[in-house]
Order: sequence, then structure tokens, then C-alpha cells
Amino acid sequence: MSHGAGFKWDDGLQGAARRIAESNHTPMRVVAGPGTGKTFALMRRVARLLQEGAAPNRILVCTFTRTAAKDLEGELARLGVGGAEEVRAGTLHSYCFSLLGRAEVLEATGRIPRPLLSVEERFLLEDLNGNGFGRIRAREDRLQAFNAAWARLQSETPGWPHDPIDQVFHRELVGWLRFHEAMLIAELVPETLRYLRDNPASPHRSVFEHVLVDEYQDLNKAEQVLLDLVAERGHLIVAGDEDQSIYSFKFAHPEGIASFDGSHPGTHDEGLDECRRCPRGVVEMANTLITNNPGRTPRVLKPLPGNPDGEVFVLQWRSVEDEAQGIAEIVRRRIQDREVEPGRVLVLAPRRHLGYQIRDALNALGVYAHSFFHEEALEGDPKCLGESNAQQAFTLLTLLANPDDRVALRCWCGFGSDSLRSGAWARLREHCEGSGETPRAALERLASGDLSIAHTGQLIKRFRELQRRLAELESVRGGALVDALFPGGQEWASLIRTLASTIEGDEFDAQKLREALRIGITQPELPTDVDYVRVMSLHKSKGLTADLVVVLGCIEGLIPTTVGDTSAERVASLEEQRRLFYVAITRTRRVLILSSVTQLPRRLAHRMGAQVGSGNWTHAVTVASRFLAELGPSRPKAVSGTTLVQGQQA
DNA sequence: GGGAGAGACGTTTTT
DNA sequence: CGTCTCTCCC
Repeated sequence: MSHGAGFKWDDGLQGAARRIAESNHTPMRVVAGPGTGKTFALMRRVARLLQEGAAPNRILVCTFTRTAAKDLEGELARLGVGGAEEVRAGTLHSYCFSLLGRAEVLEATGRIPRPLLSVEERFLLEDLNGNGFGRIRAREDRLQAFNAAWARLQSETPGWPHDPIDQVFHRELVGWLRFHEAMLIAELVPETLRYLRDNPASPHRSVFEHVLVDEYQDLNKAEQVLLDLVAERGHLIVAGDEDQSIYSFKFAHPEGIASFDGSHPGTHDEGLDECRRCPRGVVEMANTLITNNPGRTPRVLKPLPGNPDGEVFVLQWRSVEDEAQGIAEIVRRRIQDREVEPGRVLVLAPRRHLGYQIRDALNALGVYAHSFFHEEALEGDPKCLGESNAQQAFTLLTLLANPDDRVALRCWCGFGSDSLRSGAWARLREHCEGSGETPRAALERLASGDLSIAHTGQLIKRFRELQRRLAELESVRGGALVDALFPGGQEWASLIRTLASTIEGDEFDAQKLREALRIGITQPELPTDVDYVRVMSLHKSKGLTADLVVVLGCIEGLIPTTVGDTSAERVASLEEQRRLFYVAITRTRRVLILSSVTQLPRRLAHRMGAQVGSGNWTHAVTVASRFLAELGPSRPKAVSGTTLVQGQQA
């Protein structure tokens, strides 16, 4: 798909897209609705810069999610313009990660950008006991509050944190992270920001001449301020859409795009409002839906005049099973009749239970479907030795790759104990901090009897086992290493084995295996070019396009799910859910199916958080999602899915 | 370090 | 209603 040699950046480009690509105004803001070609316009701008001779490595193109980043990379490659492959493109976090890993930065910050896996975070929280920090749940909340404060830059106000217990917690938290030579993901951006601020002469502050930011509404305050700093001596262009802001749980600051002109004097504005992707009917419904969000900047998405009306169905089923069977049958027929390709079908589910049902129903009908929920390859309880097999094997692999990895050492020593041996580990840590010895060296001396610390018997036992297993695996490589750590035929190992099977070559070492697995586990791929039906959450669909989109579970409590302790929080949560639904329905090019069930087993309804009305003892009647009504008069009437399938219309 | 019983809580999403 | 978490006890 790359352009021929004669390609020029403005070929076939007109209107706002052309102005976005050709303008050199800075700062610049592009407000663009779903499917309006904003990534396309940004990439044409990169093409222009390159064709005008800009240094590719001084152009930064970044976004928040990896799906979007991958999309950007793909578009860049398709430009076929010289130098495109040298343009710096990726997520903001990957930029921070590489900056913080540079030798001179490591030296200045004293922090090592070794991120904690969620399993490892459990050990951190277990170690932060006492001092009135509360139970594990309370400590999780406390940690989350720190994440929020970092994201919102509240951490920069003098005297922060205010609460005396939080002050101690913060000190203990940072102390733990420093000792274990690790970092929380939430620290990546604030640490980078702090480094750049503290080092005004650093070359990294003036490295970029052009900074292009996509999905700006998904960034939090700290990320937005970091970008200002990175672009301080260059051109900054941000693109986004406040109506597609769906990441408040990670403290996204969607007001940032609406108030960008206020915080960035002299902002030049451009807008893209013609939805090239969606059918006209869907555009109309999306517009009506989103006007229910008060306080948004009023804007109307325009349909592309040549686009079809589209097919929209609102279907109701009597049970989750009926829904799964029925939707699977509809999808199967459409595929069989060659109306749609499997890879162009997206099924979006607000709860994974619903997603799994439909995935299984599709597979049972011979339609290959794959689900993409946040699946933990490292599931299990670290307190039960038998349940934490995958975690332990991965920890062992980490130590094989780097025997000095302090977090992995900490975890290895704690597995299988109710307290994760936090008391014993604290004694060891105290010794290390007093003597300057590394935990590994101290454990080696403890194991050989050279050193003795009270109440560390279990720790030493675990460490001896580690030494034995590391010795066994020392020279094992490739497939044999995978087999030794993650044996075939074991259920707990199967997901990891699948990941390992994608590694190229067969002589890879522990480092390579660990890195591939780490990425596979923490950053699962969301493929765009596939030949099977994809089943996923509404969030994950952002940035994707399909010919047939099914949204399951359109009932109150699921869509929308409202949370919050105060009424203001619940209102904000409802508005975000509306944006999430807006994102979901604007994924389609042709067909949209909105599906719901009229009753649920009480237990399931309760587990999923569905709002229930009357019913009988075992089954409760559900309430149709308010968003269905908010789609306005052009929305077709709800019909019985079963009748539709039997009448073979859909 | 493991087991019994009481009490809390329930979802989704990212780096 | 079932699962997780915490406390208490041995």
C-alpha cells in the first residue's frame, strides 16, 4: 500500500486535512470526531516535514495506547517517504522508559525504570504493613491515591501529602522501590518530568523540532505537561476528541483538549467533522446520544454524503444463552452469505462472561472467534505454592536472566507463605541497608552459614532451592528452557507456552525469553489484520474499525455501569459511560447490532452489577439501557432476536 | 505456617 | 450468594 515514488504529501488532500498537514502554526489543536481521518491528516503532516527535509529523528509522534501507536507506525510506514522509519513513534510511556534508562539519566535520578508486574505489586503491598496503613484493601486504595496524585500533579504542591499516615506511607513506598531497584508504572511520567525540569541544559529538552500527539483526550495532566516540556523548543500539534475520552480510571484529563487554547496562548484551531467511516444512520444516532452529555463543547459529526444508511438492529433475547446462540447464528449467516469477512466482525461485551459465551457459541458453529479480555497469564494466589506455579516459574526465569533482580528475589523468597515472609524479608533488608550488602550477597552468605539473621530460616530454605534450580537451568536454552520452566500438558503453563511459541529462532537465552514473555503478558497484542471474529471489551475497541459491530449487554448496570461515592462522581461516571458507548457504536462501517437480554439469573445479575426489577425467585427482569432511548428517533424499534433469527431476516 | 470462622464485596479499562 | 481477606488459634 505504500505510495509510488512520485507521491507528494498533499496528493489528493483538501480542506481541513490539508491545512493540518501544511500549517506550521504552533501550538495547534485539531478536534476531530471518530472516523474523520485525523491520523491520516497527521501522517500527511509528517510526510510534508520529511519531504521538506526535516530531520526524522527530531520528529516525535506519540499517543496513549499501544493500539493507536501501532496504527501510527503502520500509517507512517505506508507513507513510503524516505526517513519515515527513523521518525520516533510510540506511546508516551515508551519514550519515558527509554529516556529514564539512559546512563546519564539513571545516574541523575538514582531510580531504575524496572516496572513492577501486578503480581509483584502484591509483595510490595504486603511489605508495607503496619504504621496504621490498614488492611490490604486500604493499602491498595492508598497506593491508588498516590497514582492519582502523580497523574494530576497534585504531588507538586508544597507539603504534599497532607495526611500524616500518607506521609509515612509515601516514604515507605519510595523506600521500598529504591531498595528493590524498581519503579511503578505510574511513576514513569512524573519521574521523566522531574528529570527534564531539573536539568534545563539536558539535550533531551530540545531534541524534538516537531511533536505530534494523537488521542490527546486520553492523557492525564502529568502527561500533558511533560509534552509541553518536550516540545518546548519545537512545534506542538495535538489531536483529540473530548467525546472519546474513556480513561478517567487512569486519571485522564479530557478538559485538557477543551481548554488547550487557554493553557496555550496563540493556539491555532482546526477541526475534522466528516465521519468517513460510519453509515449515515449511525452518525445521526451517535450525535443524538452524545448531546446528552451536558457541558461538552457542542459539535456535530457530519456523515459523508456518499455513505450508506447502514443497518441497525436493536435485539432482545430471553437469556444470555439465547443471546449467545442467536448472535452467533446471525454472524455465521452473514459470513456464510459472504456479506462480511470474519476478520471484519467485532463483538463488544461490557462483561467478559458475556464475551466468553458468544465466543464459545461462535466456535461451536465453526466460526473461529478469539476473545481479547485482559487475561492474566500469571493468575493465582502467591500465598499458595500450588496456585502460583506460573508466577514462580516466571520469577525464576527473571532471576535466570538477571540474578540480581531484587524484586524477583523478593518474590521468590515469599511465595507460599501467608505473610509472603514479609517479616523475614524486612530483617534481611534492614541488614542490607545497614551494611550496604546486596540482598543476593547477603542471602548467599546466609545460605553458606557465613552470616546469621534471626527468623530467616524459611527465607534461606527458599534461597537454597533457588540456587539449586538456577544451577540446573544454567545452560539450558530455547525450547528446552521453555519446557523446563513451563512444562507441556500443564494447564497453568499453556498460556505462557503459547506466548513462547511466537519467539523466532530456537536458541534464545533466558533474557530473550523473559523479555518476550514480559511483553506478551503485560502488553498483549491486539491484532488488526485477522481472519477471525474478535470479541473484546468496549474500551479495547477504540481505534478499531469493522463492517459488523455487535454491542452486547445493553442493559442498565452493564451499559452504563455507574460507580462513585458521591453524586458528582456518579454523574461523571455516567457521562464517561456514554462516551464509551459512543466510541463503541462508531466502530462500524456498515452493520450495528445492539443486543440485550430481558432477564438474568439473579446470581449472575448481581455478580455483573446489572440493575434488576421484579421477576421470580431464580430470574430477575432487567432494564433496557437508557442509552438506547438516547439514540433518538432514528433508532429502529427493539425486536425479539429469536423471532428475527427464525424469520431468517438478519 | 496452616486451618477455621467472621466479615467485606462484588465490573470494565491502560501504561 | 459465593469468593476473597482478615483474624484468631494451634
